[in-house]
Amino acid sequence: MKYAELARAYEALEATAKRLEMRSILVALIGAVKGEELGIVLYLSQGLLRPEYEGVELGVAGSLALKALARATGEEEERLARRARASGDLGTTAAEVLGPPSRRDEATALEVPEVYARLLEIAHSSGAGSQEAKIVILETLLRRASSLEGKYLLRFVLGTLRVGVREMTILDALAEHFAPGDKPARHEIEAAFNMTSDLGLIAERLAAGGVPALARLGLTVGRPVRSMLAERSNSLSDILLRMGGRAALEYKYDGLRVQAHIARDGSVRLFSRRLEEIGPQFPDLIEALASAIPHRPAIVEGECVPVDPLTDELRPFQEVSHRRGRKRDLDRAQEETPVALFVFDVLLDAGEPVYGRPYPERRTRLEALLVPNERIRLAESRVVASVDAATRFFDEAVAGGAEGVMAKSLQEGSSYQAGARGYWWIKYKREYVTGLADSIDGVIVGAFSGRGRRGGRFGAFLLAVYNSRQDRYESFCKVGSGFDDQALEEMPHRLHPHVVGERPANVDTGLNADAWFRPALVLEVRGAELTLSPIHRAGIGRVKPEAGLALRFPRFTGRYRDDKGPTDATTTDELLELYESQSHGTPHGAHGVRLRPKA
DNA sequence: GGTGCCTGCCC
DNA sequence: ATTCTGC
DNA sequence: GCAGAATGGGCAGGCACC
Repeated sequence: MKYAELARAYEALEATAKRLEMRSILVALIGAVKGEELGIVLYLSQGLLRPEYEGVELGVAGSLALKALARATGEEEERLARRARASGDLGTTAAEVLGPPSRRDEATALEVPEVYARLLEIAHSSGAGSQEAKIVILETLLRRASSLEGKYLLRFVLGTLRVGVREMTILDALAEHFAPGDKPARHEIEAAFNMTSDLGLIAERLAAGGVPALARLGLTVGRPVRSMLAERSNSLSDILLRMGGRAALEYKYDGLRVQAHIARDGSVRLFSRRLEEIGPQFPDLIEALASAIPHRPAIVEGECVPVDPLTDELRPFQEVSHRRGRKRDLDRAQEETPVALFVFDVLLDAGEPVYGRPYPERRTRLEALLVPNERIRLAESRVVASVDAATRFFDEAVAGGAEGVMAKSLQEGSSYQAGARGYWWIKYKREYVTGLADSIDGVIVGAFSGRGRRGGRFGAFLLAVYNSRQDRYESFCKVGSGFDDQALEEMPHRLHPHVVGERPANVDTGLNADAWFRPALVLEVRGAELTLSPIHRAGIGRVKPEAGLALRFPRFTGRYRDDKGPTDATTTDELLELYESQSHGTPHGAHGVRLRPKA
């Protein structure tokens, strides 16, 4: 297949928001692809080169792609960057500067397998000079690309194909193509994907032998299963109602999700939520798992959390981040940041697949199979049947250093639904509940150009607190979540009177905004907690040298504080108090004080 | 050898 | 991670 | 309610550059 044909399909997909129409376009595309190319087309359409768990990375994104486009077109890099900021999409900008498709003739037209091979080449190049090599490959592709091809080539590289299609839509289309109208077949295809996490493999099998060829793609030790995910709720009574009046609650630990595969011979592989192999970072867990799980093979899932070696208290998420992805000084990291795995589910028990069993049975089996040790423990759990009991357990969880609780359905259909976010699991955190949550009034000092559907307007804003002692404004977060289309539309008008050409002298931040404002407009934001920051400057040096404070998971509450001037915003001192009132010294999370700045 | 930018992946 | 939008 | 696409803080590694 010509890459141009794939690009035309993307163009058609992008032009509609109707899901059924998208599916039809994909079905037509699947029908037009040669069987042996289908896998490649599906990987590319997912924004991947290989199944996610293989971790094949391009190592090229916005910055290098810009360089490649500049070279391919002879345009100035800075000029292209400005245009891309304005349009919110380097792909669109590329389409404009690449010009009409007449630039290339049929003889050199890009074929999908060739594009794929070139992209793989980019991914595989490493070492000194590799950035140059990657740019050259991309540049060469772009020189041969029509404007439409260039648009999607660049979007692929940027990781935002933005055509309204992801895994679920592709699965729908595969089902519609290979087994039209056959609901069980649709289910079977999705199940095979959830077990293998590899659309290319699914496509290959389907092309070779149709749906029956998927039959033997079951649970395999060493091949990660797509994680089951949870929905959210902001009320325990709502959760109980949905779950039929009774539910199991578990501590929701703030750490890394880990899927552990323990082979018959006791060898262990660990996978992250996005199925990256993370075993090398946690040799302590691997060793502890081999002894904690004597009956093998087995697959269990848990949360990897930093723990205080002396007091056994749970430590902040930031600490376990030091171990994620680490390749150097593994021994030292292991010593400095001990972790424990709080196991909460079992998918394979002594060779027997149990992921299809209801949750209560899996939990019972988990408790029977696990021989806990210092590193491997059971997640705290309790069955509750009233809001009172649920609230008590939630309070215990928070006092014990957890983020909140995870509610799990006890009902008949409560199997482990790989890959699914649904109401079988519901997370509940204190921060979800308005009135109990942290809220901060921040001053807008800068803004950033939006991308994609926020192209042509601001996509995020830089917020600061007021340092009343020095009469300065210190950044503590960007915020882009929580704005609906109308709010986003309004912002330029609200900000217009305060625009300045460069960063005001009384604004302190480590970030370079696309637009700057005199501190004037105040917004209410919420977040989960305050962290020590290398880039934000709120209270810099007051807790730790060189470190400011930042808000984790910031979002706009929808409340403009037009009643406040910039000096009435939350102050640096108040932010520091909030930070101190979090869990330091006392058990993590055991703060009776909530983050409530003055009204 | 140090530093800063970029990228990808955790949450 | 959270939030918003169109189907 | 689902699926997709916006957006956040912050970490480690890799590479370019000095």
